Amino acid sequence: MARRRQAVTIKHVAADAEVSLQTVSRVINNEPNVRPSMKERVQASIDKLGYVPSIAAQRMSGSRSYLILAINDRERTIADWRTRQGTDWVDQMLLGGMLKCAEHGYRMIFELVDTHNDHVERELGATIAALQPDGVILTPPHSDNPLITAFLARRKIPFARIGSMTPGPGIAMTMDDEGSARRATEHLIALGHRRIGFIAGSEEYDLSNWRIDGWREAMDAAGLSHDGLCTRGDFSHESGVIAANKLLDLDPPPTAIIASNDQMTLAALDTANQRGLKVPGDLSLISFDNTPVVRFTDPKLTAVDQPIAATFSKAVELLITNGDAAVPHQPVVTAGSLVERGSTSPPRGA
Amino acid sequence: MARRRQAVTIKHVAADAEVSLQTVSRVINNEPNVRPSMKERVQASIDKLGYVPSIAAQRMSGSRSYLILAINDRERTIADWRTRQGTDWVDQMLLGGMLKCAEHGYRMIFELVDTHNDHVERELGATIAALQPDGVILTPPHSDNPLITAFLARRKIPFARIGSMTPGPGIAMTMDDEGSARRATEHLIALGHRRIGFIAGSEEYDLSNWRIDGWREAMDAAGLSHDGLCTRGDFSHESGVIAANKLLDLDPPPTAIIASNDQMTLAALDTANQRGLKVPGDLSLISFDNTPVVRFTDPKLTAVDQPIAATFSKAVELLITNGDAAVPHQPVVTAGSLVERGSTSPPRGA
DNA sequence: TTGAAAGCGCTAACAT
DNA sequence: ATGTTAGCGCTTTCAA
Repeated sequence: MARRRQAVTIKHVAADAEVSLQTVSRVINNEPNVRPSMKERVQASIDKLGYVPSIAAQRMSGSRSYLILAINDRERTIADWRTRQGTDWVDQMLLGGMLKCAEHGYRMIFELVDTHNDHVERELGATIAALQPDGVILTPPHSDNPLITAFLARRKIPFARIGSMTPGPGIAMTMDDEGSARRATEHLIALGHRRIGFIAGSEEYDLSNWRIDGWREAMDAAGLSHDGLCTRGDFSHESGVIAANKLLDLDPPPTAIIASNDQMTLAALDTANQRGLKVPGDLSLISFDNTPVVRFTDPKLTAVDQPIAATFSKAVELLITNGDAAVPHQPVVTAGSLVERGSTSPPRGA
Repeated sequence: MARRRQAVTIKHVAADAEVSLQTVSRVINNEPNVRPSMKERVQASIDKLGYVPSIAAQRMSGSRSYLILAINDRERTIADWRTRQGTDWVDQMLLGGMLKCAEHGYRMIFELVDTHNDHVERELGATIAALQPDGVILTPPHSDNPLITAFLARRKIPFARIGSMTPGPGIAMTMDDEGSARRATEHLIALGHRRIGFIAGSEEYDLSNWRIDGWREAMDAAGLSHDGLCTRGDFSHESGVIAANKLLDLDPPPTAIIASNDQMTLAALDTANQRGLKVPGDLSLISFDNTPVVRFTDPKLTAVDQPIAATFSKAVELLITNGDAAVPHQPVVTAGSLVERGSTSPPRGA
């Protein structure tokens, strides 16, 4: 491996502009105490030579690394990739996060970390030590892992916790799961549904319970019973089939079901079809996530769209600009929206 | 922004183990000339202190950066993300690339570059200067952009060109587009089809033409005419509709169509449905890419699976290990496979 | 407003 | 087999 050096360094620029290294550094970093004429001269040399500072060198001398690290759950992410279920969480994360980073001259780098590991701290510590990011974005289920949050707090690394409302260090951010579930439920109630089932997600994720809360609130507000109408899955298709069967075995069965992600909703759709139930005629369905596949089913699914890109964009923004300012103490919420498609209609006879 | 330093450095380890920096460095890098007992002692201190070398510092002192840079087309990638068509190219790339990188203690960084920009060189140069990657992976349409390949060659940065067969610097890698198209065509011929239409992709991608070649070879080998049976789209749904209509207006129309990606195949499916044609009864369809959505259509699409993850995995492997060894001069090919689903059957009356 | 000097954490090159 | 020295490219002191 050939020893590789920077093609054009700050020294070349300094020599070309006939100034000191320090002056060039000041121009690069937009620091005060540089006369406009000087600044112009240096900038001209920079442009002429096509100089770009080395992140490594910048980092070495104690400044920022211009790196934002996004952490996802290893097991889950790899499983999603392997099975190709069409989950585009990572893509939406990149869309929001990378582009916002780029706007600020930052880079987003993305790592998989195993939460169910006793060595999370060590694993994360290694990544942090190697990369020295200026900020970290945690996603569920890491967002509420005390091992991780405490570690980052101790190291004084700014971080955002996506899908977390817990007070504590770091910026808590949510997509208003409770509100989305409430609005989805209200939508069904407005269509005339009285018995609305809910398939919750895995307890490992706090947002699973927030969604139940939203559904329950809407049911309560409308004076509807929710006895036995909530059942729990684990976000897998398989668990969705079990949950849907359980709900449809009820007497009377629900006329509508909200499921906490697309896989489980697709499972409910399959189950309904197998039982000879027409969607939406006999059963209305609302999904969570709005991944691409929900537009390719028959009927297309009405779904809660999660503002993943917007949330990551906001997270990056806060991490980068909040160096000085105070961290918001209330959770930062970016609300989702309900996308109406073909899987919802008034119930039979309404 | 607080001045952040490495928590535990090579110095701490050296002090703890009571050896010189250099010895620690040797242990880290698995270099020779360290007695096993010494190595053990140092390793114990490393583990005890939880030391992890800083990439920035390693890079600074002239060694590797342990970074592999993957480049995708900015416009296309962002459009895919925004429209949420279900393309999981990026995910599969990450699956293959990141995991293989991790195996070797490397990291994959992923950037968007605008090919249609006169300043590609500058844009890429900036990224390279900032990151100093040990290797670069190019994807279409960058893989054959002479501005880019020449730049990397000049800078002596090892790189792989995915979807390229052109001789020249860098490692050419393909997914055997020609063979896949040939096999897909042969499959249809074996089913009894004689008139098989082909919807090609944009000319900007060399692989579009390789796929045409494969189709044509199979048609020729079976003694079938391909006059007028090949039309070109640009990978968009819209262009697929136009192309499908053009083919189905033929007299006699084809009994089967192969389209060069999933979007165009879905367009062909829509078009067939609109014309009252049953798939696969009246028209068989084979798709390229095998993204998640093809399993959610009715019928599910028979598709050519592109070994994206495997190809990136291989690319990373070659880039990391080929520091010394010679770069393969033949294109490295990883063949795709045909996944049979419900959109293919013998033609009516066969 | 500008410049000079010191050092960040690590490795290559050169001792020993 | 181990240690010492001199940077890598940049920013942070501190001085002028």
